[in-house]
Amino acid sequence: MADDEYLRVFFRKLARRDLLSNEERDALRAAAGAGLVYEAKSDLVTEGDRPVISILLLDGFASRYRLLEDGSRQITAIHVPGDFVDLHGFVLKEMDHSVGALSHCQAVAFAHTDLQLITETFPHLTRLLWLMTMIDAGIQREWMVAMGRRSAAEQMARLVCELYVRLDVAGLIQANAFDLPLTQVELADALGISAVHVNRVMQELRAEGLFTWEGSRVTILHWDRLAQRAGFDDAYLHLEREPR
Amino acid sequence: MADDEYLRVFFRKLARRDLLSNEERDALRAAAGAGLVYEAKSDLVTEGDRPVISILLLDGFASRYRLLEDGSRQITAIHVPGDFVDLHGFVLKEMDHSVGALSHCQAVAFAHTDLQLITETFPHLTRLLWLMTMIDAGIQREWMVAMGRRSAAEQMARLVCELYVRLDVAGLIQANAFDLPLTQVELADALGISAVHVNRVMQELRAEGLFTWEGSRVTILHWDRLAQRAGFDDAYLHLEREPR
DNA sequence: CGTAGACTTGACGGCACTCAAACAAGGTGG
DNA sequence: CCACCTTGTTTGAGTGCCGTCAAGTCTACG
Repeated sequence: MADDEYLRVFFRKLARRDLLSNEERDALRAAAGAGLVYEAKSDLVTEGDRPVISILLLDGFASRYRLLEDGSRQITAIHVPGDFVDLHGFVLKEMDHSVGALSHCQAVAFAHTDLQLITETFPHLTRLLWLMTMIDAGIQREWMVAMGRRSAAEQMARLVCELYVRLDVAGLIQANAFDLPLTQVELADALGISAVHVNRVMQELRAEGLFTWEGSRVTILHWDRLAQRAGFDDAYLHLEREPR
Repeated sequence: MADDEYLRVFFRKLARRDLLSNEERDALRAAAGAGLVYEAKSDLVTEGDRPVISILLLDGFASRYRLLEDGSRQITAIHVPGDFVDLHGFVLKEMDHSVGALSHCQAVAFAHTDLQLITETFPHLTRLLWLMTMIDAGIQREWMVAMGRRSAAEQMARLVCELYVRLDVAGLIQANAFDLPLTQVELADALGISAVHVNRVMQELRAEGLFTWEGSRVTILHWDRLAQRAGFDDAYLHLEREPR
């Protein structure tokens, strides 16, 4: 039906990596359950939960995070539309971290029983779902490399590059610009630095004129120079379409 | 055969998380291919490779790492016996990072064609393999949290705790002690700090008397206090045995 | 027009970095 | 059997990135 196309952004993401058959699309449509809406700052899933559904983000931004005893927070992933934000729960069973909405979010639920059915009926589709979680893991590795071995400025520029490419896959880039509803405090928690330092580094990057970030609108001015500044290479996003 | 039991440590790791049927064990035995041996400092897989096998580590230690343009290195994971060090390659196809031997290593190869057969024949076993990669991803998240929000001392203590538990699953703890063939330079690359600082922090922890680290032998003296010092909680290792 | 949230700025301190050299221990060859 | 080399660990000095604390500005909103 016309309505089915709310999965478009997800199909687009999968099809970017491999052929997605009509049967597989149908299986996903059949497994898609209730629509979900979350307001900014609310949790989609909370550490310790044992979810019976997995959530596919359709619109808005979400973060994967953990809170420490001293109240500090580390964001370990930022999710964009088309991301399956907690396929983890399907195999892990118990959540070892939380997923929160960075903005108003729309999502769709996939019951674990239906996902299990997919794993028992559609091996290739299962591998693609597995692939999605492995690409997420690759993104995490890249964040780690940046946290451990790059300067705060490079790290921040790198994040902008990454989100640009991922949002492009989701079809959310218009004229080299995209929405990114992240406060400097949230950015700090994602980069593993302090909010004050985020502010200073942001000014430094602004002065370099590679991109602008006004309100929640990011505009890339010089992609090549930005990517170079950030030491960014999109290989880890595995954008090649090939048999998996 | 008697020889089959070289997969024991892997079976042990899987069975710790869910029931592993005899059919599944047989399927894994059938898929296990050539034995592999690597000397310390050699690569099991190199960034950019398109492997046609995946490697299960049977003995020794390996690291997952990326090299940057300026020659610096970030280790993103440390693998112990029983870890499938590059199941990644099976779904990602092209490696976006390298895996190197930290010590002399023995491993066994699983052809991707055989793994593909498993995904098409053993859905439950497939979910378990997927689970192994998701636990690795959870470990990565925990490393990120430590890198971003903990002090170098906590981070180092945390790594010792994690390896203690993971090696225990592999059956490699004797009398609260285990081998850990990591130089301070390698430790530095894993923690995202400098080698000089590793040395100083190590002395600090030594003075606290929570564990000893002599040569490549680590001995835990006070587990509870060490875990507390490190802010360590093993929930993210998902050690509960339950239907997946 | 007052308040809340986000951003910005300044002062100051410390954790961690770099550079450089010394020390320890195992391995090798003459 | 002992210089000598290599690899790893340790130490010192000097520096700087980045953290904390604290206050001030700006904007949106009721």
